Amino acid sequence: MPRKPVARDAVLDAFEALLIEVGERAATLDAVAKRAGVSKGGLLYHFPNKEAMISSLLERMDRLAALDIEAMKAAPEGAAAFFIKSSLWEDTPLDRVFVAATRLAEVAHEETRRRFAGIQEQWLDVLAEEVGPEMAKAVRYMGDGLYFNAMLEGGVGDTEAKTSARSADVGALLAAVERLRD
Amino acid sequence: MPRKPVARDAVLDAFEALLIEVGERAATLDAVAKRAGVSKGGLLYHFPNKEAMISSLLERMDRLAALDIEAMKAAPEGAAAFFIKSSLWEDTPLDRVFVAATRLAEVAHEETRRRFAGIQEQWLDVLAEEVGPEMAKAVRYMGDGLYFNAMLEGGVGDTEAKTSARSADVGALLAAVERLRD
DNA sequence: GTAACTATACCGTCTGGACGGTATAGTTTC
DNA sequence: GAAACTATACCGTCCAGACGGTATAGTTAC
Repeated sequence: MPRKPVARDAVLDAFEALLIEVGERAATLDAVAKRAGVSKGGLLYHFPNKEAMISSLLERMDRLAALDIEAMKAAPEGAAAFFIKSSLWEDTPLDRVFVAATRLAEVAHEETRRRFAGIQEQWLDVLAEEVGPEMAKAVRYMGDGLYFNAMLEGGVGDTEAKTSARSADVGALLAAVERLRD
Repeated sequence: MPRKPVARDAVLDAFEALLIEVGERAATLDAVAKRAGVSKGGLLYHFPNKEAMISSLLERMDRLAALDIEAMKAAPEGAAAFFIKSSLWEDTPLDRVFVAATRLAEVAHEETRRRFAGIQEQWLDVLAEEVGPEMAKAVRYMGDGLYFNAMLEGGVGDTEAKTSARSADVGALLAAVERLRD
C-alpha cells in the first residue's frame, strides 16, 4: 500500500488557518504550502487547482455542520440554548471551517454562499421546532451576530481573552432566549 | 475657477459598489476606474494609492455612522427598534458603506476593524441607555446578524425581493425586542 | 526472492498574466 | 493659466498553475 496522504489534511488545515487569520487575499497557494510544510508542487498534486481546495473545505464544512445539527436536535438544554452557546467562537473544528468559509463568501464566491444558505436553513428549521418560526429568527440572528463578530476579530490577538470576553455576552443572550421562550 | 472634482465621488461610489458586489479581491484600481467612468490616471490623481481610497471610504463611514447614531438617539420608537429597522439592508448610503467596509475587514484590514469596533461601541452605549447593558447586547447581536446576512448576500440578484423577504424577519425581531423590553 | 514495473506522493522551477503604482504628454473646463 | 482630468506606456512584484523530475511503497513475473 502506498503512503498515507498526510499532506492533504495538512494543506486543508493550513488553508483554513490562513483564511481565518489573514483573509482570502493572503491565502495564496504559496502561503498555504509553506504553512502546511509542503512544497507547492505537492499541494497541487492533491488539489489540481485552488477551486478544488475550496471544494474540499466546503465538504468539510457540510460534514461538520451535519454533525452539529444532530447534536443540536439532541441537546438536553434545548436547541436554542445549544445554538447560542455553539455560536460563540471556541476554536472548534466547526467554528474554524465556518469562519474560513465566511472569508470566501465575502469575496463573492457563489458556491460558498449557497452552502451557507443551506446550513442556515437547517439551523432555522430545528430552532423553529422548539421556539416557533418567529422567535427562531430572533435566535438565529443573535447567533449570526456572534459569528459576525468572530469574523471581524479574525485570528488576531489573544484568542483566550476574546473568548472569555464574549462568553459574558453569551450569558446575556441565553437570558434573552429564556425570555423569548415564554 | 477649476472644475469641481466630480470624479472623486464617482470613484468612491464605484469602489464601494465593487466591494459590495464582487468583493475586495476584484475591486482593483483598473476595475474601479472603469466603473467610475474615469481613467486610471484620473483615479490616481485623486487618490495617490489604494490605501488613500480606503481611508476616504472609512471617513465616509464614520460621517454617516455619526448621523445614524444621532438619529437613533432621537428616534420616537426608541433606539432599539430604530436600530433593528436600520440594520435591515435597504441600500441606504450607510448600509452600502458598511457592507463595503466589511469586505475590507474580512481581508484583515486592521484600521477598518478598529473603526468598526468604535462604531459598534457607540451603538451599544445608546442601546444600553434604553434597555440596559444586558439586553442591549442581545439587540446588537440581532442587528449584527442582519448585517451578516446582508453581507453574505452581497449585491447579487434582486435587491428588492431580498429586502422584502428580510423585512418579514424584521417584524419577528421587533416583536422579540418588545418582549425583551419588559 | 529478486528484478522489473507501476502508482502514489511528493519537490523545485518556470511562465504568463494581473495588479499596484509611476510617469508623461496632451485636453478640457472654468 | 491652472485645476481637473484623459490616454497610454511602462515597471516590479506577486500569484495561479504547468511541468518535469524524484523517492518510495506495493505488485507482478519468473
